[in-house]
Amino acid sequence: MLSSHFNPQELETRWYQHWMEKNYFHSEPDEREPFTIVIPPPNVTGVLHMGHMLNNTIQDILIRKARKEGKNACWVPGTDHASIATEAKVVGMLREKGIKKSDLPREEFLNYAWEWKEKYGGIILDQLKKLGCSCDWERTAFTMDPKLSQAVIKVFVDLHKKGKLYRGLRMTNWDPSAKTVLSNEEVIYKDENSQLFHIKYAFEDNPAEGIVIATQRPETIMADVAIAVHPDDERYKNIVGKKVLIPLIDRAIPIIADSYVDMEFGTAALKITPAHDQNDYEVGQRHNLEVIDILNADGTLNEAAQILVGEDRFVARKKIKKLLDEGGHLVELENYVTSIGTSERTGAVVEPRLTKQWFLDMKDFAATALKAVKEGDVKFFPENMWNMYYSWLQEDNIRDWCISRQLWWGQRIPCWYLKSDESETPFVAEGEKEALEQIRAHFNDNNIDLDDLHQDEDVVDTWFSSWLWPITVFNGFDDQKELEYYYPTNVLVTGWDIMFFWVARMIMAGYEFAPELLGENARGIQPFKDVFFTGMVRDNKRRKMSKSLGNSPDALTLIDKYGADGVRYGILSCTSAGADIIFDAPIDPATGEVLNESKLCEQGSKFCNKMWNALKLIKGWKVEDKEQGKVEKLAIEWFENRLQQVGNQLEIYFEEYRFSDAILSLYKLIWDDFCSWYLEWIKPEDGTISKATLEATIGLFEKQMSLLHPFMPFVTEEIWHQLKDRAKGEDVIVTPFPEKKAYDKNLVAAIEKAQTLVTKIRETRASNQLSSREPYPLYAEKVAATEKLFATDGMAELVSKAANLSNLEISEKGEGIAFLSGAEKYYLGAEVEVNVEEKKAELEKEIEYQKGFVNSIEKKLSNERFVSGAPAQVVDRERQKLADGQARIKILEEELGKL
RNA sequence: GGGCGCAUAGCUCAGUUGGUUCAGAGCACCUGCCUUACAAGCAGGGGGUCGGAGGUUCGAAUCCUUCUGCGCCCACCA
Repeated sequence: MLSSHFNPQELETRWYQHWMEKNYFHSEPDEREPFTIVIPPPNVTGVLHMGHMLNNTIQDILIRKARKEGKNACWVPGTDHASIATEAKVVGMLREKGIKKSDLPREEFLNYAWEWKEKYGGIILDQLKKLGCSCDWERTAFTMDPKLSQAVIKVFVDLHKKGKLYRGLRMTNWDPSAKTVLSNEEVIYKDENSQLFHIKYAFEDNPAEGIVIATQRPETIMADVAIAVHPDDERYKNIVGKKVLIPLIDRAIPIIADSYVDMEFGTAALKITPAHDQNDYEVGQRHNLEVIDILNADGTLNEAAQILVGEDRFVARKKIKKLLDEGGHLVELENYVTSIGTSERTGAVVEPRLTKQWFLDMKDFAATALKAVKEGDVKFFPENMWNMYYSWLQEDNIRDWCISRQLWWGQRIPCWYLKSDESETPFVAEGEKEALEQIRAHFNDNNIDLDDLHQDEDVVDTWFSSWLWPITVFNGFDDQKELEYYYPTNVLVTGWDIMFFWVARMIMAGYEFAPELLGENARGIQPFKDVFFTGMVRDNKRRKMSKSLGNSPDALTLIDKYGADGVRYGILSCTSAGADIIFDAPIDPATGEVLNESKLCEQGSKFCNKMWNALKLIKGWKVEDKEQGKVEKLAIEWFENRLQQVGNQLEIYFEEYRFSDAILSLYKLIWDDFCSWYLEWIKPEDGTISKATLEATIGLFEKQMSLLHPFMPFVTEEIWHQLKDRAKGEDVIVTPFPEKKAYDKNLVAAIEKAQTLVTKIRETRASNQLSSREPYPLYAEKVAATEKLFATDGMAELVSKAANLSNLEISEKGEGIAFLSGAEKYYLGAEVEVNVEEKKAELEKEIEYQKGFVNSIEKKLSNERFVSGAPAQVVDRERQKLADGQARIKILEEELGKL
């Protein structure tokens, strides 16, 4: 006995377990064609959010489809160690315990971090299981697994050997919260309301006079080493070379001339602070100026500042404002909107800082990555993502990748230095022993010991390990057997926001290492053939859904409420490639909190319920030894063809990654065509049905479940099994799709015509307040189109059943309520009181409209350039439309005449 | 400052080389139905001069120009 409502929770667990037991998700290389996807590894500390739901649902659809097509489908799951984010969390956790990171040795800190990872690391993967993701869990990888880390080290050494990695002192982006350097891509610029401080610096030799500069950062004046003006600036020409005193600390600095200064901006005089600004640093280099760094790693002022020592930079700004004002140095305050760099991970305002870091030379990499997409070896969906890609990678824009991070959680840089070597000559090697050899050889001293060396304290950027992901998950750097089979992967599904962080860099790594690893055995060297970029999931106010904004519904609560299939449906139906996704999750106006509700997911769960009820209907029928009726025969034939049509269309949607169109077409097929039309047609009065019809219906239902399975795996598997007894292993997850073949367009069109007629009859009933339960006769006017329609065996019965007719007759004339379906006239044989005036007005209005319609077509057809210029097909269509229109007018006028 | 994209029904969006059923879908709304699978449902309905203006064409939501309003990416101007 089936429950009255579809109940997803229990069966989702049951089916997932069943699939796992059958090992359907696991893949081993064999003779079949592989279909590979590597998951964009979520942060190990992360929890499932709407963005994950979206791209993992899509990946699951693709992988399930491939599996059903008989390919060797392999979806590799895993997580990313996310150094900054994870380290920040562990530091926070320790702080709560009263432990400072700086008090811990590296080893001990890492033990805590691993403990943390073991405890929370698997959460997001378990959540993916709830969503139904059919990942090969035996292959679950982690970017800090020993083999993956080993590969990072190898790659580091290799790139160093090739001369693509170098260490240097550069102006870098410093995150004072995480206390590490960041790559350019990790800096997010935001507009902020700020103030421009106009500050007067007095001349050393004439303290009464001075020069006014403009700055946003008054707290850095103690690090000033010069004032710069434009060499052509007449206002300042005669004071270049003079010295001025820095306010408050009275250190003398020169006025210099440099064409970098913009004569139009501010006061056209610029303070030069090489330690705390990229441009100032460059100016300083040109003029051989000193670098005075007044900031500590955590953003507080150091001794060099002389005043406000120990204060945070933003506190210092407030305080120095007061000091400058009191000292009479502050001339003006101007409101100003400025773009300010913040850390992608911690949100802290990034500080330009001069540090020694490791960089990867990007020139060749960028060119290769650009070419791969340009030449179509890697295809982007949607195509226009190329623009963004290009703008970042083009030669004069790309900058070297800063890959070192001042963190502990991650792969430690395989570089050793001789402790006594003040110039810090780096020795890059896979291990300390190899490094020792190099160092002994270099310094020509065999007495040097391991104790005399020290390893670089830093780790590499997380992305320097994840850029190898499509290779390392198959242990490609150790043993190429699996790589040969699975690489290149078929498609990457990810958000465009990590195009630079990850997508571009994976392409670079693929082209750099796959040829070396695979040689002639490579089926391709690109890491993936297609990239499907999903949009960002936003709320109904178009804000990006994020944990910090609190505007994202809780993924698991949604799954609890609507079922995994319902949520999958909901998220898919608002997905279009590349475009942002407005996921409507209403917000409680009273509390401002997001309600874990979604209309679209609700629609998805109702859809499940609908299918469930169709199942109940079919299962309630008893087979009786009786002949199959005409209606059933025709309905079955029609639905087979209609199903074929949708199946073919689905194939096109898949090729173009149009998931919302795909699921909507299945929704309509099942709800409208199958439930509303087909089942109503074959539904018996007495609950008994012929064997042939029941079997055909089950077969049709099966096929629909098969087509829908990749999108909504649980409900389809359940119904598939409820429909009939299955042999062991006969699960829809591994059942091939229905065969693709041509369908009968004429039959589909004919039924559509019949459906239009049925709707017209219902409409006529409704507008005349006639009960839908009362059978009435229908008279069809004898015209060619009508005769043709009803020549199909069973068509009259089909229409009669759907429209509840007592009789359907084609005759020269009929009586009752006249109406039009297409250009054909029908009469519904019912007596109604007719309001003549109303009816007249209605007809006149309709005639007028039809005449306008006919006029416009006549005009078109009398235009010779149209008749000669347009394709014959189009002209024929217009002629048909004209004839239909004229026929309609004739009928309407006859009706009018009768009144 | 450079570049990309979007604007179609109250809302979210389709509309694939200009031409059938080109002005559509879902939700929302209105009307009538507790018809034995489903009220988480059934049957029907109203609603848009396709952002504005010009142009190309026999024909424009679709191509071009321009304006307006949004969104995004990139870029070292205090």
